[in-house]
Amino acid sequence: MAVVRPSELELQVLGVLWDRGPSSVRAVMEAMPDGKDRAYTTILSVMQVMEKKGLVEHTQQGQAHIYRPKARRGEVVGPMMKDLLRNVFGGSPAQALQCLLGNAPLGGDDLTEIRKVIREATKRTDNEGSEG
Amino acid sequence: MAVVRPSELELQVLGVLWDRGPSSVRAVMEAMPDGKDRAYTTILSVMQVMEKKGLVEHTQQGQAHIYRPKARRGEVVGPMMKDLLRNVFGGSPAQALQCLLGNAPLGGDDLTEIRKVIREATKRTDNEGSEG
DNA sequence: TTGACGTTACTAGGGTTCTAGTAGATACTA
DNA sequence: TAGTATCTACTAGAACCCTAGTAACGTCAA
Repeated sequence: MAVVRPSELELQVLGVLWDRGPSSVRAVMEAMPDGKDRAYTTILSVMQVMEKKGLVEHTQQGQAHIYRPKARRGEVVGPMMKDLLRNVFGGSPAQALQCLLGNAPLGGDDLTEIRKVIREATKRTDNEGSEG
Repeated sequence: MAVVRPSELELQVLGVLWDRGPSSVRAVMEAMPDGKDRAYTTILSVMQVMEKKGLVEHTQQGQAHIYRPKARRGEVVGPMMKDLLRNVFGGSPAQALQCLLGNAPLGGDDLTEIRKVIREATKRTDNEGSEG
């Protein structure tokens, strides 16, 4: 079963939940990464719709509802990345990376991290080459 | 002046125009990367809306209109990448890269290309570090 | 001249997204 | 008990997205 594609705003909500773990509506509202001012009920509505779509679920805690994501980051963002790659970069990961790095303020730690990711991807590719 | 954010479908159209250069409506329709079947007038409508938004422009050629993008790939996709990074990956480029590579079928050439991009990003970061 | 074909212009409708108000429930306080 | 504050449920509306039909125009062939 394919995971539902979230809208922009829904993605932001998921981003908050992935980063901070299970949260109340108010906590999500205050942590929205775009910093835009919205009514409490706006975020509430969005999250209720998300629950109907199966993107999040909630448990009661006192008065408030505590929401948690129902899918992992990769499950949701993976297909989006795939589409982006195909639709915008003609399927070239290098071109996508260039765009990504060109728009990210990179610290020294980031590059160390990135090199590690590349090394692991290299290993993976080598294995596929000999196994499959 | 910020470039208009295109919708999913508009982004696909732009992708075709960036890859193939100026194209007729029919050519775009046949090259849509998602391969979905749509009426000719559907693509036509989308492209007419895009022109109103300033995403593309056209010139006459015989009967047909030839459309070309009004913004470069980077100008449009850059801000999108920035948002994605901030909204979904908590601002971590390494995490984004991991997701990107995990969802791209990588050939040997790709990795060579990618390493080159990384080397250049490294240089850039080093310079920023010493220059301010 | 008529008909077929390909093109654009105009119009429309269903669905989704984002927004937020109002009402009602619950809990705490004076 | 009355008032305040916080929460959810429900409702609604404007804007946008995607879809495509219909009409009108130009071209070419019979």
